[in-house]
Amino acid sequence: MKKKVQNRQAAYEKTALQLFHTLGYKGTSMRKIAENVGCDVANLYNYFNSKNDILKNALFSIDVRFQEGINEISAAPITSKNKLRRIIELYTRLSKEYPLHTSLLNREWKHLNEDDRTSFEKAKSAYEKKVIAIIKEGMIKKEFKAYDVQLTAHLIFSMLRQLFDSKSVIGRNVNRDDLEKSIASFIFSGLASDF
Amino acid sequence: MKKKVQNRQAAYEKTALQLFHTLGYKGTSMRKIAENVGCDVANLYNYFNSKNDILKNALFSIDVRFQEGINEISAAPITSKNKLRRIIELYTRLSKEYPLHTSLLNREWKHLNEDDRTSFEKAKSAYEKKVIAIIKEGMIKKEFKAYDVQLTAHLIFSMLRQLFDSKSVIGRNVNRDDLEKSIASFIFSGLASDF
DNA sequence: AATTTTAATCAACAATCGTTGATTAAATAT
DNA sequence: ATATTTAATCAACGATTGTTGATTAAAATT
Repeated sequence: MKKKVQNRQAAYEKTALQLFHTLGYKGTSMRKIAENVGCDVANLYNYFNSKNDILKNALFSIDVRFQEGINEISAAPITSKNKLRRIIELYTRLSKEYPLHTSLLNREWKHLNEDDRTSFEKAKSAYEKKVIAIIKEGMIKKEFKAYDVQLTAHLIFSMLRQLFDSKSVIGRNVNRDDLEKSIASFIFSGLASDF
Repeated sequence: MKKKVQNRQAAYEKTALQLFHTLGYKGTSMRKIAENVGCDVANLYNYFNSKNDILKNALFSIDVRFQEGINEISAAPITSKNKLRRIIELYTRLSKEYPLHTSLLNREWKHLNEDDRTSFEKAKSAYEKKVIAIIKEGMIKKEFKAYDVQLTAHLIFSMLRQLFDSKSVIGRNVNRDDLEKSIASFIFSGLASDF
């Protein structure tokens, strides 16, 4: 019965991530996780090596998906505008499918132990450079307006990184395609009415 | 020598808030604060009632400024677009002047003790309703495009609430007026080039 | 049915947490 | 100079933290 065991491990992890999301990593104790899954604390250590490992696994597994996404987008022979469209699609999709994982990417990675944090920061930095390169590329090609690149990237990151806790994104009956188009329209055309 | 004492208290608070910003509230111990200011742990309790109080004071003092700001803006006899402009100005100004305080508004308020958290949530909710009302008003008056209100508010909040940790905002020689105009232009007109 | 592997429980460890009371040093006021 | 308030130190408290080892129960494999 390998299946059930994996299910249980997955269920325990999900409970942990939900608590991380609600209380923060530092605000979540192993005892509180155990309490929520209905078992003894020590039993958790049959499933996870450490509290740090729970965070680490969740962080790196979602990070890999973002990396794969951005690498594919960067290499695609499409306009900068379409690249940004696909970045929006990437965030919307992953935020909807893995909200609890995505949530950790914003702040909780700081609580990784030193080695893990160092390698995470490296990947994070490389990832951000690729997104910024696309924005810069779009400005050079005059597809985008000539804003300050750092500011523009910061504003876009700010929006995309918070999608995971928007009911408009997480909600069950939200049409992802409509949602992506709305966000893209907002980012490309802005809020002001045309007349 | 009341002055020096206040200075010292202010310095201790600043150190605490810097640690809150870097390590998070839960990741910051009173002993770490003491270590960073160069005194014994117990001495901190001559200046602050509790760790929770440091967080509480910082949160409510910045929150009041946002409340006063939004109340004034809401009541002003100006267009919705100009109201939103002034909201942008509010965030830019307070994020630049009080980045460490503003930082706490996003996530750390969750660690307030129950009573303080309840009253904070109440104020937060009332505040958000006022911003949303302005966005809705702008849509009704056709000053803004007819996006989903909740989504629009979420995107705008996401951007404005992260301004505090942008070097484009915090940096010493950043012209705040130019910055506000860039952000307003981005929000109103979007990123896409016009031709 | 016997054996091995997996899952769960119990008790306890060393470390760290926020906080307090007693006490001494320094600064201020009388 | 003396008295009083403020600032800082020391030691310690009870609680909570992540984690471990020993042990028992359950499940899977042989």
